[in-house]
Amino acid sequence: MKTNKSLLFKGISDTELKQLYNCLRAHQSEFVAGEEIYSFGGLRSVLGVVLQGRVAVKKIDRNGNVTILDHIQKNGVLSNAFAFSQTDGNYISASAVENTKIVFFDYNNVFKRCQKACEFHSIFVENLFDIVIEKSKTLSQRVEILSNKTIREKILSYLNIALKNSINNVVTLPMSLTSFAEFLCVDRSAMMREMKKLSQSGIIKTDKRVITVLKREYI
Amino acid sequence: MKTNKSLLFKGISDTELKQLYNCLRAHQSEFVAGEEIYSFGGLRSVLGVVLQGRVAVKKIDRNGNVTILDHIQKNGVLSNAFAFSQTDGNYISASAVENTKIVFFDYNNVFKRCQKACEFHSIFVENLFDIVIEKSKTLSQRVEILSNKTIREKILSYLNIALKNSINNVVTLPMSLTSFAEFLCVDRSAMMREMKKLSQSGIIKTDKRVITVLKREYI
DNA sequence: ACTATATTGTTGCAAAAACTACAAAAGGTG
DNA sequence: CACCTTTTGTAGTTTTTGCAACAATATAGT
Repeated sequence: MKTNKSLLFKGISDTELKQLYNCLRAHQSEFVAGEEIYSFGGLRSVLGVVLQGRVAVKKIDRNGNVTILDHIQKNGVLSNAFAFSQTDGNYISASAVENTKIVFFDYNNVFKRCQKACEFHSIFVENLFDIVIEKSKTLSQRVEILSNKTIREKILSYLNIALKNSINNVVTLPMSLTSFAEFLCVDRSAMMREMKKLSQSGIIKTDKRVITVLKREYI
Repeated sequence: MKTNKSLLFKGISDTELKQLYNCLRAHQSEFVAGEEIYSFGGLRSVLGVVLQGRVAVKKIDRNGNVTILDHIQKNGVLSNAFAFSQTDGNYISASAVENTKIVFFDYNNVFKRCQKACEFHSIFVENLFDIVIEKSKTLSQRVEILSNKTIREKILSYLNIALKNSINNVVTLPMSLTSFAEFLCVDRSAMMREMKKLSQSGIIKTDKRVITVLKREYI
């Protein structure tokens, strides 16, 4: 199994990894772009980690409106343990954005120490813990962005978070403007209008999905 | 130390707990209602678990508008590892809603196995893991609620989640209607108006903070 | 290179929400 | 009980947003 190492396996050698996969009853699946992650909705207590590619969790309502609930990158966690609840009128789908590799394990096996009491098992648990904490962090930021009442504030909140660990004042959106609107849970045209206003006020400068923040004190 | 046991210490005896507190360098703090959790914003890599009481994480913007970002109940986790980011214009505050006990530990000590290699240490890690997973779940639900564009949909989404594990069709809000509006990140008066409409349509029936869902197929 | 498809950019209009303000009811406290 | 504070309930007005529709680019596939 060749793959550039996931954070999940940091500090675990390839030999150990093979053993670990065995004692955790892990299985790896591959999905082509657009394919739905069937294992996600179905089974209980499944924990999946994206090794390669990207997964989008979307909500499609009665009227066909799409909202992006989550964007799971490499090393991201996928689990019905903290999944979105399917409502009657809405359909929630997890699907591969590009070709994606996911490793699934049964949540119950993660903490059961195997007979050999392999020491890398605890390293694995720590890594998994880090990933879940990271997921919480991302979700918290998402809530913070969505908690704003106006589109303008949502955009600025996003930019603010994106600039947190950045030296320059340039944010390149990791998605299309269409997807960005879905991510902010707002209408695309209304968002475009708001970005135009921000540009006209001289607070930002936009070129497609590259946003330069000119007046950082405003965000 | 007398306290009704937190999920965090499930399967760990009181004697073991004392030992664990020691090897994790844990310290417990108490806060009176309204008091701010000073340890929260300050230190790095702190992990806190609410043993008793409740904590509200609020965002106060330039104009003094309050939005509830998070509501941490008993067993909930408090951590700057996945905290909300403080923006220039906004002030983020974690404060005790009622008298609250919190146990803090250094995140770095959690995974370091103590010399005695106490077995309950791994039980503790598993418990902590469950709590963090639970937090992710709550945050995901929050995102799902906030992802709705209209107030009406936000309310219905909330009710839907609240009714998931319920036998009857009654939801009693665990907070005032004022706080509920802050939780949904909408204007209170607009929310009241929307609830009135829902009542008039015969979809729900309200009496203060007790909401009875009459037509479950609508939510 | 051509064609189909997705993305970006823009507008008018209708709908929804925020803001403001006020009154009534409920709850807590000395 | 009387007072103060919070919560609940309501309405008018303004602002923001969503919706629909369309044109102009850009991108990908054959």
